[in-house]
Amino acid sequence: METKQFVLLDIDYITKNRIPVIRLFGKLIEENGEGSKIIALDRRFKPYIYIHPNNVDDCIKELAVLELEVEKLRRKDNGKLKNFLKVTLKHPQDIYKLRDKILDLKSVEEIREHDIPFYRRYLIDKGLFPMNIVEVHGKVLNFNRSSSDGKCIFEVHSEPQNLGSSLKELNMLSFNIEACNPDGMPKVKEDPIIIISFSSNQGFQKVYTTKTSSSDSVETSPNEKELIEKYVNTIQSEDPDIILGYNSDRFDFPYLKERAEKLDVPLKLGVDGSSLKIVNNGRRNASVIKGRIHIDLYSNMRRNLPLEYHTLKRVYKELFGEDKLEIPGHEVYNSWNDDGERLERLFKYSLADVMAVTKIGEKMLPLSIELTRIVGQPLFDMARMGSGKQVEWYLLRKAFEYENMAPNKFGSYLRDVVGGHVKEPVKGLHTNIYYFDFRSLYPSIIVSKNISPDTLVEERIEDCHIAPEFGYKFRKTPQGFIPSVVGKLLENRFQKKSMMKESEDPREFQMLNLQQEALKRLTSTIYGLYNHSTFRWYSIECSEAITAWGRDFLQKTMEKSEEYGFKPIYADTDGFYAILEH
DNA sequence: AGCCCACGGGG
DNA sequence: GTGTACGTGGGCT
Repeated sequence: METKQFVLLDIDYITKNRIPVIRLFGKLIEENGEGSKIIALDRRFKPYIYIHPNNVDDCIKELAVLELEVEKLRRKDNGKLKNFLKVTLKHPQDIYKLRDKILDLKSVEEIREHDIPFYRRYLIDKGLFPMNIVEVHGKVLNFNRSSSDGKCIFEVHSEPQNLGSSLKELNMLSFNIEACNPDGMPKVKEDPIIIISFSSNQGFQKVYTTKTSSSDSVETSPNEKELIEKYVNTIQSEDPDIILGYNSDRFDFPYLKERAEKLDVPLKLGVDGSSLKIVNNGRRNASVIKGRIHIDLYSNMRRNLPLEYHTLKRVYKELFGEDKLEIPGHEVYNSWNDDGERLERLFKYSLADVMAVTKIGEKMLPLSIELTRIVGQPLFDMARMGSGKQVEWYLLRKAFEYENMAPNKFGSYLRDVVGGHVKEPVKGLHTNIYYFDFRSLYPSIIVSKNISPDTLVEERIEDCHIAPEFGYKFRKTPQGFIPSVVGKLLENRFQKKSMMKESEDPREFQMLNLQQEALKRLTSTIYGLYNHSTFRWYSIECSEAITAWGRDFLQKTMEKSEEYGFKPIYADTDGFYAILEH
């Protein structure tokens, strides 16, 4: 048995001899092979679903006919302990074949947790967190240390362990392609790729093109085919952990892929030697490179920078306060056909773009990485999820930890909730205005009023919180699932903040600040989700109760503020504005 | 007012 | 891939 420690970058599964094999993609951190990649294979994890039977024994008999492995267990479901059957399958795909068959059985009430992708289930059940250090024991199948892309293929023989955060810097490589057309956006069927530029956080910078240049950082390939081969070689030799682009899910990678196909260049970019894959990720495309984390910063910017628009230029200006060298799209074609000063400027522009991407990545990714370490889903996925989904995956992990059965997904119709309290603004130009923000108080309301789908009761019981206006009743004890998670998040954040006050090491301070920021995001997202029908713990009652208590507090706080000399001039759901009278 | 659809961003 | 999902603003009815 050998032991390997690595930063867990990504995870997926493949099928070998009809058996699912989990693949953990990592970057080794121990002395031998430090920095090189590892693919750890785990063949021992099996897919499963839960069945909620109306009669356990009948159900076991009925399932025996299907020759499935069945285990009895008890889980909390909506506040009550119930009997469940855990059915283990041979392959994740069996779910499709069996879901309906199982549902048809007379003894089966419903199927639970049947839509959790296999690799996510693995991360949750094994307590593993991507972007953390993971330790595995087992056997090296193949380790080519001498080759430049030396990577280790490893067979996992015992439970992998999560060892916590790594301070190791990851190798991030940004790229950017240029193509042009006299009449607007380049057309992939007609217009070749003319420039590909790279920039990494390790100081690597390069512009590859099919023309010649006087600049040192520009390298010429004789034709587009060899330019693309250069691209592939660069990715393999730089061996990045993270690949960054700007709108690369929608532009650079699809374009590159189609051009490469046309010219018959295999885009072998993956750590396992696999080609670039473009997959459907929800509504949009996502470009997948196995073993590396491709992040399209454009989506990150749209989500995290509240700007009127999100061009690279605008985002760069916002984050760094300076203008990036810019060539308007319609001038690219003429610049490319210039051969002199303007062509050199085009190379500079391409490099400026890709360097901007690296800088934005260095600034914005640490928070996403911190969220990944808390939520425990792959960074690739996290970068493509909204904050609501991130919270949901966090809750699914917590549900597993607390032995709570996760609710099934709800239908997808939306209902309107009564809005917040609005006080018409006092007309006039006000100065010396104070804003009282309540958003951060909603999580406290969830905890203090124990607002959760599993604490909501029909009849009035002795020990309950009653929501203003609606009269919804929530048990005071035991603590509900959502309040317990929110409570721990708040507590955890409070801890980080007090540690920040003690901290004297600026690096540690920075880490703590990121962690508390990530925790804040998760907590402040939760209350709004009660109102989303796509949320597994969706509850109109919880949603209305929170805002009702919020209005109540808002009203009372406004009254209270007047005792201190404030005069509220405008209020909405989340807070109010007041002027301080002297 | 409410519904449907297209857009964002990349060159 | 144990799929399936974003927010918004404009035009139209």
